[in-house]
Amino acid sequence: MPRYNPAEIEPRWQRFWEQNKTFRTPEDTNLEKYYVLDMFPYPSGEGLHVGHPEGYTATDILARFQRMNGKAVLHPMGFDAFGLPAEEAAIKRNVPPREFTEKNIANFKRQLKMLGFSYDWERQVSTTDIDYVRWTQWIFLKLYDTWFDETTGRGKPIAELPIPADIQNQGDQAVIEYQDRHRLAYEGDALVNWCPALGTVLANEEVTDGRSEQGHPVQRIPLRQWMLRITAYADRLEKDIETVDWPEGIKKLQKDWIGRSEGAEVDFFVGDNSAYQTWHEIRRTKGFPSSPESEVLRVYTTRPDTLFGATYMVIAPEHPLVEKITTDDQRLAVEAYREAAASKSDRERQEDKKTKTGVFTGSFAINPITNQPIPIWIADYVLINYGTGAIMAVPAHDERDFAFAKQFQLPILAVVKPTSTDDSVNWSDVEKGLACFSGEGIAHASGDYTGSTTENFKTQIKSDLATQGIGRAAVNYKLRDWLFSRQRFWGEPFPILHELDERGKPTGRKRAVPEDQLPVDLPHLDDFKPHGRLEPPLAKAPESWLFVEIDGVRFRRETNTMPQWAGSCWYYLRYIDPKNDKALIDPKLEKRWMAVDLYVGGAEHAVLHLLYARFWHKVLFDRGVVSTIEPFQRLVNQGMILGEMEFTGYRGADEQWVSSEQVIETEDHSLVLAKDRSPVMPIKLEPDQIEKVGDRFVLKSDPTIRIESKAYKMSKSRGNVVNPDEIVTDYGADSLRLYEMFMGPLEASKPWSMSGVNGVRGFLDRVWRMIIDERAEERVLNESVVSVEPNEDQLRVLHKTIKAVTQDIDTLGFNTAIARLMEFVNYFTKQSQRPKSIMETFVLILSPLAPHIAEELWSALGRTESLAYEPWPKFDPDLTIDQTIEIPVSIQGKVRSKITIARGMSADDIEQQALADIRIVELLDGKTVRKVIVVPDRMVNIVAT
RNA sequence: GGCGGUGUGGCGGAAUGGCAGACGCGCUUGAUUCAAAAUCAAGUGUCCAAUGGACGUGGAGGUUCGACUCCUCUCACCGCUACCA
Repeated sequence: MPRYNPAEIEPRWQRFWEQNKTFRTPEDTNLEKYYVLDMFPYPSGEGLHVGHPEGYTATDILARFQRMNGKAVLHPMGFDAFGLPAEEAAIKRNVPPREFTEKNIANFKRQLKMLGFSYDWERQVSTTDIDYVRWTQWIFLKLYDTWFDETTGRGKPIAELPIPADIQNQGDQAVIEYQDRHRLAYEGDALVNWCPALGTVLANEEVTDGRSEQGHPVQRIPLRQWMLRITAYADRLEKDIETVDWPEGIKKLQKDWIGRSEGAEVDFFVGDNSAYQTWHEIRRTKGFPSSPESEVLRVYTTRPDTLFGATYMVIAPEHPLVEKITTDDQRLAVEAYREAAASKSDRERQEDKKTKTGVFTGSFAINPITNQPIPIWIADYVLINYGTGAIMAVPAHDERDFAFAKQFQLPILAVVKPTSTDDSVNWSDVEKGLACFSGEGIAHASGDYTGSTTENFKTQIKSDLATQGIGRAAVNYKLRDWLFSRQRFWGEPFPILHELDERGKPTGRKRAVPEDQLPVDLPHLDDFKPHGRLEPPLAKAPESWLFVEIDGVRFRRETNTMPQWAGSCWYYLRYIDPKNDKALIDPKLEKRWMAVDLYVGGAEHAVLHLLYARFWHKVLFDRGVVSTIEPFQRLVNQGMILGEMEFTGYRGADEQWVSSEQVIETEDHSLVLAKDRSPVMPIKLEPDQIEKVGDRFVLKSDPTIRIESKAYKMSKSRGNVVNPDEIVTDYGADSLRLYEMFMGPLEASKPWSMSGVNGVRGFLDRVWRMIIDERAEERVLNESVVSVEPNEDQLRVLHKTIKAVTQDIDTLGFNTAIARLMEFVNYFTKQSQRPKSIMETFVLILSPLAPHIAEELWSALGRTESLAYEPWPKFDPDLTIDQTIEIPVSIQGKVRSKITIARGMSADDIEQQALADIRIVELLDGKTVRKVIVVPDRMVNIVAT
């Protein structure tokens, strides 16, 4: 075996690791633990993408590095296998989703093994495994059995929910309904995002711009749905994020998504003045009720200090009071508006934010602080599911209200004056109603409050409103409860039964499937396709599945299924105790391994998966299943890998080249010339047709024609997808691993380059030839590799390399670690004597990055065991520091000469030596030295005039 | 519109406020070869009157003895998000 041949070496070592169970998780509890986790993949039919191995290689390097540092490493892998895309693909191919999914998992697993990742495969979990589904359903039942106690901020068993006396008096049914209203998993009528094309409802988080992730339009319809009360945990989700080591950007995204705001709720009476007076009097004595009377509109505002400027009100078209307050002469217009709003998709509603629409209801409410009647409008710019679904409009100080007031000629009253230092807006324009000022400032025309700062005003009025019983301080969140049911087949069935009466009609009562009857498996269905109606496919299940009898009572199973997120919310726990059939996880093992020390995955999961998982984890914490408040201690997002850089030129209809800055993209994604909108054709160009002039690329044959150069996202349609199988076949797994790490910083997005892969393969070839005799028939050492004592230079190179590589791996700086290994090889291939001991140490520090070639060389150097548990080499600090060093001498900050000094030389000595340097003496001739700055061991700077 | 990120040679990228461009790709020249590939050696930011010098980290200012690095403003690209009162 003369030449480096990864095709032979790599499968052989993969087999060795598997047969010797090299990467089985150690049970020795004396070792320090290290839990390093990848975001598990969704096993698509396409197979692994080159983006996947980026994060996986990073975590694998850490896992191997920590094993060599003597830690007990838990490094598992699994599959997020439920979900819409698999089901869609299965329908298209007409195979059952489970069969399709299992085939994909097998393929993914083959590809992952081919890359030599050191996963403990005995711990593999798939969210679709029936053993796994059992515990996902078990957690759902925990959510169902939990209510959130606001006073302690904790989730508690529903049996501990205090039942108010008035409910108790209404009987059992009332108590059941009361409990159901407080569960973390509850059924509610929600305006849902119904996607006709997919035949399912989607979560708010799965809808962007009124479209599904696949781009299908989404409508809003009311439907009875399972919801999870994540909003109860909003406060803790927001606060506890400060305790974890995550990128600041991701923390901010989560905080913004939770969207906590502080403000006040204020009640506006709808009716005539005398009724208002009476109401006001009652409120003064009785205080602010938990829900308003039927003739009262409750609003939420973050700017109670602008109450004097509230000149009208707006309620959402779906607001329950619309019917009641609409006057007869406005009824037709209001009804028409409501219908139009309901049939509009979210996308249409948002299409033109600047143009506001709305209709007057005919009614007036009384501003409780000015006692003036103000008109009530309905408009779709007020959302029913935020705050109270109603606002007080302050057009002088809110951009949206301002636009609306302008549109419908409503009065604008300025009540906040910018401070004298604030020149963001012209006050006289604001006063005249010509401009809107949304900042903070000084109260104006606000009764006794005039002159207060916004901050003081807010505090004062909150307490004044509370005293009068017409308002109170309130906190709101943008976060909504999590819509948790899907009208699809390929997901976990809900372990919930709906009670039926003798005629087979639902009674409205439900019960949980008893724990010992879990899991509820999916039934076999010949036809699992969605049919476009709201009824889920599981409704077509055989009666034997659909109907259950317990203690003589008949039940119908819940036929919705859980969303894909369910399984990924807790998989990191199951890896710790994957075979446990008595419990979700053994508490002793949970304490041993949690939290995850390093979690690596794509930033696209910044809010959804990571927020949902944290929510479940907190519920499990409250219910005593886990001991940690946060699951993922440290999070790192790997960047996106883009396709190879592409050069694109454009040709017009007349076949003439067009410069790229004249080309624009239209709304329907076609390319046209900016000046006359005539179509142009993109032409892919080769690098040799292009040159760079200044900061732009132009056509070599015509430098006036500018060319676009860009790396695009990999996509099937663009045809720039790189397949890991091909890279492994052509270059080897170690080359792929090394290249992905060498491309640049882990967290940056960067373009693929095939010649770059070839480059790192060249490095591995050089590593091989440094140690192995390439011309021999058998695998023998290169004749330069000899058992001699290394000389000092060689030792210095070695120890500097160990130091740099150790630190770089520790800080995930893999690209620079590889650069240091390359420098080592460049040095030692020039050495005619390569001490064997040094070669051995080198192989060890190479091994986390390129494990197959490292094992092979380790064995060639005469070792019989795997190097996976060899101690990580230590460096001698003395050998990493040179005793004589060359430092620059600059004049006026510009380097003019270099001097060689002994390390640690005093500043005075260095200064003398610098000023004595021939070149410096020459340059200083005729000048006066004003100042000399000496940084010992680094540099000298002379200031002279 | 809002938030976040990134701008350094032909390309990917390196640089605790202290020699800008480590390392790799590409390219040039040479050795080897019948030839090519591979390998090895030397070189490779731009410009100029070349053993030297000027300029140079998107742009404009600033702080500093000294700025890719810190501050202010600005431009471009990428990603996420979008009427949240």
